[in-house]
Amino acid sequence: MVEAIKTIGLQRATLAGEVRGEIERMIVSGDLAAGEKLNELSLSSAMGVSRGTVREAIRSLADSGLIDLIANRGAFVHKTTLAEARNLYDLRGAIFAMACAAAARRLREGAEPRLIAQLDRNLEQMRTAHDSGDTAKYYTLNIAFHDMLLAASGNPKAKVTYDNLVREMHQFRRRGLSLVTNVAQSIAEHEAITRAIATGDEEGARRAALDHITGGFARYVTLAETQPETDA
Amino acid sequence: MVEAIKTIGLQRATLAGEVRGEIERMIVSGDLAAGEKLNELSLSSAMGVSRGTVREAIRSLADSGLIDLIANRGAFVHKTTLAEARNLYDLRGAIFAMACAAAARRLREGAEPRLIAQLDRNLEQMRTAHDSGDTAKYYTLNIAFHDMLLAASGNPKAKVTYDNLVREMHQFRRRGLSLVTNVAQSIAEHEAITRAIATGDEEGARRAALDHITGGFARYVTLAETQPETDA
DNA sequence: AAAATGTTAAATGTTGACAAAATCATCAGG
DNA sequence: CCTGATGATTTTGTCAACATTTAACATTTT
Repeated sequence: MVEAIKTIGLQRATLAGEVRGEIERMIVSGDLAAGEKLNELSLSSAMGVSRGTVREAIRSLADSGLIDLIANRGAFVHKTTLAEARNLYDLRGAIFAMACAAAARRLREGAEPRLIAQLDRNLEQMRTAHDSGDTAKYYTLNIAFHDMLLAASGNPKAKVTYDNLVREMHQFRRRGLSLVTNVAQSIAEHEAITRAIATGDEEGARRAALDHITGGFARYVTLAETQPETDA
Repeated sequence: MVEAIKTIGLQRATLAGEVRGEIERMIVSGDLAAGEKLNELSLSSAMGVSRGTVREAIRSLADSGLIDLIANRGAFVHKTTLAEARNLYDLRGAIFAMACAAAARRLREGAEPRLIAQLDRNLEQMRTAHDSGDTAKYYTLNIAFHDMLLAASGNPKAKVTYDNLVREMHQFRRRGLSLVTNVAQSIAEHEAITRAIATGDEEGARRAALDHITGGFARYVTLAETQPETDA
């Protein structure tokens, strides 16, 4: 059982780190449902490690927002409400907009000479994926697009914070994913962001990025309301 | 020794929670210097708890950005560089701007009827503190002003994230604090933010808030460069 | 003398056991 | 049938001991 864990190999340094990665994966993938309780003993015996190690992994995961810790009661998979999701989107939009503005500034200062070429290449691949109806590919490219900009912002902390927020929205991700609403619209927005950055227009990039995120959420909510899911 | 800890009483639920709060306090106050190593055994004997409890406290603190964890080497107080501080300011500004825009929207929607009165009262007290040269009072009011807006945004997650960022800047805070650069300017910017929110102007509030934060950092850097400190 | 190697001390990683709290099942009383 | 007390069981909180890794020092070699 232990070997099985080792093969995953995300956080190889310590056992607790591996367990942390495994629990994280279980939550994001949905193996552990929202609201479900994390039993230290069950997890430890299932993974073949001691309870203390599982406990340490859970503690290190608590602050990420994926887990709620209640004293003397245990750890629970955080259940994200629609109101919270809206808040997460607002935050995510704010950070992404800041990153795009920073990327525009850095481009103007010559710090990211190959950025525009990379973004254009991503856009081209997106159009291809869209034309062939390859939603999985579009999904991957979409994440890559956002990651490139976060990286180009030169703000590692922003990327970590952004990734945490995105990870926390996994429940809605799993739902919204299947119903990719408007790929063409999304691509057009990506183009607007790219153009603003290419010209070094900080404010334009900020605005375009903000519109992209908040618009995306609005589109999702509209669809979620028309086709509600089983789990609240 | 244990009783002394209990009197602090921030996280009363569990021992590890108390220890966590105590360590956090030591870091922010500067009792534990930047870059310093956290020895589990020393801390546990000093606080009269077991090593495992200290270890759990450290782990739960690691993701907050205050502590760097290196496998098999230990925990170290994170040393924030000037470049990182700039990144933290950018992030903080983005979140604060988002919060102010959200506050303006919510005010327009009638969700925060008493907000403007509270902000105006804070501004009035600030002017008084400024006139009498009471910097300590100004500092408290300044934090309160920002907290009010984060609260009025209706986004608890934003407040948590914001507070984490602010806490991570404690090193620069201790320096910059003494040299409060331009209180009058700061008050004027607060007034601009308040006015924009009062009229329900989301974009104006966002812009004013952003200018306030980034401007504050620019002012600080200018001063920091002219009078460098002992610790890097 | 400087670099490489072997040895020892100290710190972290991990575990199992005990103590305290919460949950659950049972049952008396209304 | 419901309500609430009571004890058993489960689960979390805390601790002390063992295992492993790292860091420091002494020794050897060039």
